[in-house]
Amino acid sequence: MDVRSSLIEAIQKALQKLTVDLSFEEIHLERPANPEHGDWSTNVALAISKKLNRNPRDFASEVTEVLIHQSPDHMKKIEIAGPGFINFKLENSWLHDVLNQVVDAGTDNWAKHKIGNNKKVIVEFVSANPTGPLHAGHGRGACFGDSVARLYQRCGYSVQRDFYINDRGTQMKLYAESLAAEASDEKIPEDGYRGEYIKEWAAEMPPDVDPFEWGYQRALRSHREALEALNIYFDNWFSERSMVASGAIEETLTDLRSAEAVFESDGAVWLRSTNWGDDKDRVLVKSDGEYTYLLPDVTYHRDKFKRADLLVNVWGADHHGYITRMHAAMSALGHKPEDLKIAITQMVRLQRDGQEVKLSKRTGDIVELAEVIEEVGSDAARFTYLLLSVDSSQNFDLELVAQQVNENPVFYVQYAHARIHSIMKKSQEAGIERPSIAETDLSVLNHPSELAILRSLQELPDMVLRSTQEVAPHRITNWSRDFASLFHSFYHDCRVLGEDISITVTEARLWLVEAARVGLVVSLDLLGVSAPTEMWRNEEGEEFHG
RNA sequence: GCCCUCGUAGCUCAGUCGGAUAGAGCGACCGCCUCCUAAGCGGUAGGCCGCAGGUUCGAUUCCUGCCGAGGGCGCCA
Repeated sequence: MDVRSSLIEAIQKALQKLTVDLSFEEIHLERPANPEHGDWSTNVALAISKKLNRNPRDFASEVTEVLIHQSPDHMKKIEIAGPGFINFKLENSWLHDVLNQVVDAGTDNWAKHKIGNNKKVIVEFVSANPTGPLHAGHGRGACFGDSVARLYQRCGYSVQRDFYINDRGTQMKLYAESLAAEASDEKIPEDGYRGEYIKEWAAEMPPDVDPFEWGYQRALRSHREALEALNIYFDNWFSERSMVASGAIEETLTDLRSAEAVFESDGAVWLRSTNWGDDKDRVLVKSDGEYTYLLPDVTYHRDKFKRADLLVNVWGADHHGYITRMHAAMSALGHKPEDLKIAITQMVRLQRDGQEVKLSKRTGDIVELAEVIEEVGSDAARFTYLLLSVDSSQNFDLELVAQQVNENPVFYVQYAHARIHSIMKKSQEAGIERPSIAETDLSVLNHPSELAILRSLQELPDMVLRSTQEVAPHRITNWSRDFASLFHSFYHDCRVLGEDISITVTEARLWLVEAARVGLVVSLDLLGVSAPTEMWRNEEGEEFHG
């Protein structure tokens, strides 16, 4: 059993002994920021004394009294502090247990959870219209969505990645007309597409093809290539048209009708979304008989609920207004709104050397995602996109992110991993045979830098769980950066190999290094960033080979 | 006007499911390579956590109002 659970159990027992009714109380155990407050701390006395109408410090001392007699594992000291916190100071052996657990679990199982219980989740992201290339903003949603999918996988869910394609409707028609016009040197329609890519693609288009179909495939290929450059692969490319052909859209309408969630007015069919908190009702079928964007999308979500228990959508900030109506439609169809989680990603502003970049150097048009990846590389692009909370708008500086310098945290983290491999390689070259961890004396690991690494590794499972629940992979990015920092300090403070290092210490530190490797590999994998085993800087300090 | 997100160090941003002395990177300044990769490490300086109220033992965190920035408010997608 891990320390956290055994401490919680001990506290529960103590409270029971004091005949406190625990049924409503969750034991809150935390790792205090200040080391003087011990390794673990609880505020139960503060929380409960209020209900019991007692003095918190008096109550805390009663609880402490009982706890001391139970003497939980690794316990060194129990103290009351501040207004009534109970602080636990543990022997370092608790962290040596963590080391054992990390090594035992390895990269496949550390920070893995079973809470998903193989429940099916569909993460839908990007879903850009097939009317032109992906741009830098799509990159954020792409990296975010893929990382969220990885997080759900690590929490024991069965995950599918969906890309919804709006392959019919007004925009597609306009796009096809624009391509055709450009190809035959005619005037592009008023609301048509005009980017530089239209010229390029029109030039590629063979003369005797249907511009609609050809343009559709061309755009899809472009999307797929850009995403593959980021190492992102979808399980389903879900076509809007297929739902017309299958009759699914009409079925959805029928279901909504029988749920009495629609009405007709002015020759159009409306969703009564105001029943579910929307500020106005929404049109599903226009008076000209054409579907709005909403109805096929509702149908698509209906389909997803047939395939999965939980849906996660990643939408751009320009779609936030659709959350309420989509939840309304799902409620009307009998689904629980909380089973459709919608994450909104705020804007990305591209910059170069602090100046906003509106247009591509190459095409003079909007900067394509493919260009961003080409300029900065997949690892740096992913790490950078995942560095911030998606609730914040992002300034993405191409100049900075492309630089292989210390401003760039992705290399800082990867370098920690490269250093680990360097140590392992050196130890092999020195002919050191690491004994099994059971035969290794871990009690020599008492340097603050060594213990800090173990504390951080202990936190990773919680971090993974929280990142998943909050749909917030940037927490993992930040953890990996902090963890790399701890490793670099350790690297500086504690030599693993050397004539003046005893073999006992070397062996124990080699296992510590192995555990650190597990932490880095797990976190980088959740971000979709590679973990190079070597990184060398060239003479100019601008290139790296890994 | 209504809705969403943001406002924290000079800059870019974490932290916020109420907790003890608010953090990191960059930039500035001062140090550290006879040593497993200096893409590294250590230190100093830098804060009315937008403003004003409220809730309570305790608020950067929750609530209300205001100010500022961005985005959205179509029988477009």
